[in-house]
Amino acid sequence: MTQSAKGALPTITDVANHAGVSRATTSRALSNYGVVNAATRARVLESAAELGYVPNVLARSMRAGSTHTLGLIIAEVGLSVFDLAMRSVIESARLEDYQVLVTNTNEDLRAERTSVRVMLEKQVDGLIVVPSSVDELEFLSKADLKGKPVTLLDRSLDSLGIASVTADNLQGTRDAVEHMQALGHTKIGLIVVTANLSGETGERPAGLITTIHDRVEGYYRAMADAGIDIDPAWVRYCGDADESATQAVNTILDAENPPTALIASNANMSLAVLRVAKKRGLVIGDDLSLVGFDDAPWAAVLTPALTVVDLPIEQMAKAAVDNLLAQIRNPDAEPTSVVLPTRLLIRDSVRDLSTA
Amino acid sequence: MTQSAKGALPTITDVANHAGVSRATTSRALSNYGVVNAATRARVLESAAELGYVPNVLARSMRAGSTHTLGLIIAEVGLSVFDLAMRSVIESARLEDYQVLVTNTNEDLRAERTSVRVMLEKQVDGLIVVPSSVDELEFLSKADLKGKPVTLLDRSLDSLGIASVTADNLQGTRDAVEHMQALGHTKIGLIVVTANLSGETGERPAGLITTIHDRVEGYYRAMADAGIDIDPAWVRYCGDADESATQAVNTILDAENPPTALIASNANMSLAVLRVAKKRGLVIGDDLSLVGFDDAPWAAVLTPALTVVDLPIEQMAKAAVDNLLAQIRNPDAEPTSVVLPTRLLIRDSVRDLSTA
DNA sequence: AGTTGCAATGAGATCGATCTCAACAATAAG
DNA sequence: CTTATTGTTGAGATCGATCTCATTGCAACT
Repeated sequence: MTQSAKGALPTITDVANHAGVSRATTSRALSNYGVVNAATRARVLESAAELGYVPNVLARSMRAGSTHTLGLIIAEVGLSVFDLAMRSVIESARLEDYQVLVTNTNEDLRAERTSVRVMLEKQVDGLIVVPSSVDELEFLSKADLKGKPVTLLDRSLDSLGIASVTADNLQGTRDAVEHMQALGHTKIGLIVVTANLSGETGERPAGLITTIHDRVEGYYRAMADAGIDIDPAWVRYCGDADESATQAVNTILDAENPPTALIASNANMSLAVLRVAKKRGLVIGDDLSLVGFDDAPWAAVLTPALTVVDLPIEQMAKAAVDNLLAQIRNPDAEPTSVVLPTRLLIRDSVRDLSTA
Repeated sequence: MTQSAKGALPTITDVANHAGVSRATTSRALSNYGVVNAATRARVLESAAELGYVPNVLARSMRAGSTHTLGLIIAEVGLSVFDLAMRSVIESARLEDYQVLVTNTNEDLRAERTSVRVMLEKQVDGLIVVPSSVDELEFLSKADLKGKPVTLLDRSLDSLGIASVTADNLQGTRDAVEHMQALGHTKIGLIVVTANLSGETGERPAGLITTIHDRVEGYYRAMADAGIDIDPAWVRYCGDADESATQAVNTILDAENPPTALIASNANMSLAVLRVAKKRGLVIGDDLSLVGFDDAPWAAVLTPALTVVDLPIEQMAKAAVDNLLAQIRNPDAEPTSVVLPTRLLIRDSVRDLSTA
């Protein structure tokens, strides 16, 4: 039999036999490495084409010790930012000739762990991770990763010396607060999302992921810098379930001295504010001002169009891929952290109180 | 040296040496296949744990001829439906213990081709594809796929005998039209998106992807069944660029006898209608009625909330994975086509003309 | 004691490609 | 005519795990 079992893909041995040369020569001809007689090469290429030969990259990878595959683990899910991040990472990797093995784990820490393990077993060359929490990340330590490089996306974790790409959320919230202040607002509220919180609370929970932590921190600092005393009732923390968020917004609006403007710490929180406002008959940009995070495709279409702090997701994803590839190509280099600027997109959801 | 080169992952040979048994026995102990003495197994497991052994699935796959990896190729991009589809496929696969290698190709046919090739080279066990076009799909033929099974998602292609999972778009549009008619509308327009069209036109282009084709077809049939003569000016075809869509909506609204209600053939078209309406000062659900496709997270939050034909994306994705796995597990079975029902989510964007 | 049966293990082939090294032929140089 | 050089090729090892098959040791039975 010229070719192995029926239905099986032709191997390099089949091509070699068909062309009447050895496997070694065939390999040289196909991979364009080493010297091969021009006529021989032509014959081999012809045989390969005729048999419909498709190289088995698994075998090559095993020999080479590299798979040209990256692992992408996204813990949080259901937000357009992360969908976009996922796509952008895949696209950026493709342009560098890397494929991406993707897992999303919906904030299940155990799934996150096993995902890392599965990816290591599949011999990815490196990992891009958006973890659900900053605690208990020891499974991303050097030892547990068997030396494979990681880059965190939209999260940082300086303590472990892990590379990361984030946006400047601190400045982002600052911009939002200052924009509101410039339009005459002083009573500015903040609604903060945080995983694994079922209800809502005014207490700042420990272990906020860095992204959210920085947004909260930026708020407090900007308010302090402006000399505004924050009424504790203006700030609420809630889980990411719709009801939890809705309730938090209600609590804020029911306060004795409610804020005139709200900052929503992510797109889901913006939606929650919009939902509550709609239900209460409050007109955004008039009765209640709002600045959101993440420029989702619908933000500009709302009436009024939503002012948002936009994150450069695509650039972040590309930076993460570049960062990871840099680590892969130069394993001895120190992991680096990249922080990209956010951009305040001013639209119509913050009312100008100064002219009123 | 007990262990191979520094930095390299320990192999089964390392574990075998450490435990003082052969590779064969180690393999048996670790994979729980075949008989091994209980004490020996314990010793092997202990050694594996001590060395931090992570199996090299590449090697196993090469031997087994199966990688437990599916390929997902999504041509269209930038719509929340496909983001959700991507996530759902990954999630469904994970529950079946399969990983997913993802590519998105942004409607570039060449990229689509090379993606298929790359996935075959990486020895995926099967492919789920959302192609950008129904023409020129010969690269998805049995021969070109080397016998690997495929399932099309949100597209069908009965001519080639390829398995597929789609939604009942025909009935979906029908439901939309009938809903509008029930509320007194007869002048119903349709705005259709189609790839690689730069401007907009009233002519029905050839080679519409099945999804869109069925939506158009459903519209014509429902109108015919209701005995309504369609003014050609009510139907416009456009590309998926924002300007192209915007222009198409404008053309429809500028018609001599403009429709009172519009059906948008996908979420981007809905956004286009909303944009134009906003610019013209038309209030949706009052001056102009609208039904969209795909229940994006923002649809319900709009004022008025958008009535949409909802596709069961998550079920479709799961069905696609199931369908593909069925083909993988039973290669001789005939490829099947699955059609899932859509659901009309009635909200407030269609005005009731009958009471006016 | 001799034979059979069974449990436990190891030696070696195998998957498909790559890479090292040696072999060989043809040509050039001495 | 011999030796060195260059160009071209093939044999065989290798990557890491699995699987087949043969071997060993020990207990049980006649």
